[in-house]
Amino acid sequence: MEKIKLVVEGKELEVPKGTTLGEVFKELGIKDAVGALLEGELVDLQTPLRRGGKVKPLFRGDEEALPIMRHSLAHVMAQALKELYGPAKVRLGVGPDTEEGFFYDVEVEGRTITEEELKKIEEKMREIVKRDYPIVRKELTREEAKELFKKLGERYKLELIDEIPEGEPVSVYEQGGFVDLCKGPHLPSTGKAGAFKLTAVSGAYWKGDASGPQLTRIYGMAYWDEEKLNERLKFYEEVKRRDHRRLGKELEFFTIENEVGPGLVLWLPRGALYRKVLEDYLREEHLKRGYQLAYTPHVGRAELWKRSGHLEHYKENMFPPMQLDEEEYYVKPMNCPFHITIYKTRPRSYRELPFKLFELGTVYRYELSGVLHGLLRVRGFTQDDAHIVCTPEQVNDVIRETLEFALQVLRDFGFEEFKLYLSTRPEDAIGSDEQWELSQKALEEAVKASGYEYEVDEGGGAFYGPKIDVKVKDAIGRLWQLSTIQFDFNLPERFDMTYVGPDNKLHRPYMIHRALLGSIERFTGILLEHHAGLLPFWLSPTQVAVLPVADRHHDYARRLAELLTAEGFRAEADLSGERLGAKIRKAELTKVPVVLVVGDREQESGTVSVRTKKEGSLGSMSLEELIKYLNELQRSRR
RNA sequence: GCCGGCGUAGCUCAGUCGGUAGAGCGCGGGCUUCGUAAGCCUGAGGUCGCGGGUUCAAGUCCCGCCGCCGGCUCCA
Repeated sequence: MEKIKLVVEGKELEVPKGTTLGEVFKELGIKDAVGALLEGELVDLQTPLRRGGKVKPLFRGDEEALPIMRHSLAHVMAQALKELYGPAKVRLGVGPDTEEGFFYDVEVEGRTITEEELKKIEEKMREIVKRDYPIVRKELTREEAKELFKKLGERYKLELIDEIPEGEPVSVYEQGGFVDLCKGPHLPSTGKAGAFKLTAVSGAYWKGDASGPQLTRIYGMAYWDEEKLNERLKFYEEVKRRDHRRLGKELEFFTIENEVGPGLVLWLPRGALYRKVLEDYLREEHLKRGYQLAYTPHVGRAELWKRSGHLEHYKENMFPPMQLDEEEYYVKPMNCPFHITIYKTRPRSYRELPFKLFELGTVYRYELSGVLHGLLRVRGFTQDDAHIVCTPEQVNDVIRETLEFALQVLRDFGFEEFKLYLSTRPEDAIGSDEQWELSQKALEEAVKASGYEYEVDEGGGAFYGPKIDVKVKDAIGRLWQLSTIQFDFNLPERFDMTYVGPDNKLHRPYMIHRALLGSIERFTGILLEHHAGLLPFWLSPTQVAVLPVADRHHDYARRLAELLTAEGFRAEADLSGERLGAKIRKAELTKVPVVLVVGDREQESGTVSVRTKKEGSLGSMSLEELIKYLNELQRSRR
């Protein structure tokens, strides 16, 4: 009998090949293990060992064992469904563990599962957990397995069996009479499961194929203990609380109306004021860095989009054409062809490179109706778009400067944590080796110089060039992709872009697309969620609310608001007849960062009583102190 | 686009078994002049998403469409 060597908790031992870890642990007196890491790979206790190595037993509560437990819960759920709806009526698809729990794709004959039923299913699951069925692994031959699942009417499982590579064992796990095709790993018994909750149902295509059958996906969340589960559930409540669609309504920032069209955003006055501040800032920052501004139309001739290649590669994302004077026109999905046309209005010398053109360009893209989502996924949006045309020699500096610019802008909006992604040459790429090498090197150097964590997505670039993506981490730990810096070797060719070099000859320039915030709409959604609606002082539509205590203080309040407006702040006096408490409540709910209360005391002494949304009451200040304080808030962008 | 859920006043929502539409907030008017998160009274406001059907009668039941929400798929 072949032997294999194991090292368990420092102890070395030899066992016959095919022994299970369950047997090994029993021998060693290791109790209550739910799984193990064998050379770093997650394994269960019931699978015969085929190789030796270092073994780390895992117990309930171990982070590393979560996938085992979640996967087993998926089986428990499948069993619960079979018990509830009848074994012959329930056909199983796949049921893996996920980041937070598990799901199972199922088909229940003659009915659809609704959210209301989740409780019932959950109860049945708890029952099965309580019954503490041992989970037994069996290896079958392909034929045996096929016969078994044919008998069970599990046609999806039959398909899966066919996909198991030759030479790999076909295994099933059985618990309390319920058998499922599965390669594991699984808990020793159902009773070892942790805390869980079924959270949602949705449709999911079998094998992700939209033309194939659609199954019902039932989601569950699972952690070892109730506390952690509740913490995660709370997190989702927090996500809900920060939902920009709710905040956007409350703060009167934007609306999306059926009558106007799905995915088309109307900016309300308060949102428009915020957006004006943001746009002014962007234009300023671009001008400071040598960008030039442009405005381009919303539509262009089909000819243009043909030349750019959009009609060839991007048509399904474009609004359908419109006919005008015998010509077809398309609404623009991107700004590049216009910017390139601007570049080409006259011959360009190497002396004016890098040529950097910036536009807050509004583009329209056809998005499937099902993916539209508040401001985060829309059909019409404004990009903070720029195209940089430069010589090969300038590529390094340009990229480094652009990445620094992007990060500085994101920091100004209150983001502090970034993760960079470098995507390199894919299989079917255009462009020369030289172009790819030069570009990728520039991107990599810039990413390294930034000092932030980065990942390389080998082969993940577009066919026309490599890129850097910047993701930000928001206040509750979610990652959002914002900035993109993308080389394009395609359009300079298609549009025959050139510049005259020092040698008096024509050369092909490098071109880079880049957006810092991406889309103003999407960015606003993310920003609102990041700050939970409480925008930094410099971005708030109303920065200061002046609240008179009684009617006799109205004049003083009005004069104060005028004074602050003259100082460049966005200030409003609340002259409604409400009581102070109600006015404060209103200011709080609309998330005005600074509130000034003025009554007899303040009016007499020419002061204000300051209350901020973030820090509460700051006591009274003279007007000089107040303006100094506000200027500091403005300057620090806090 | 697909699956499931949902659509009632500006907003959040209630509306039983099919019997003719309601609350709170907000908005208008009046009173109150008030010191750090809701003062009191009063009024206006609805083609119950749209269209069709069943019925003596439809917010309620059925069908189609539109939109929203959660996913799936898509995102050169």
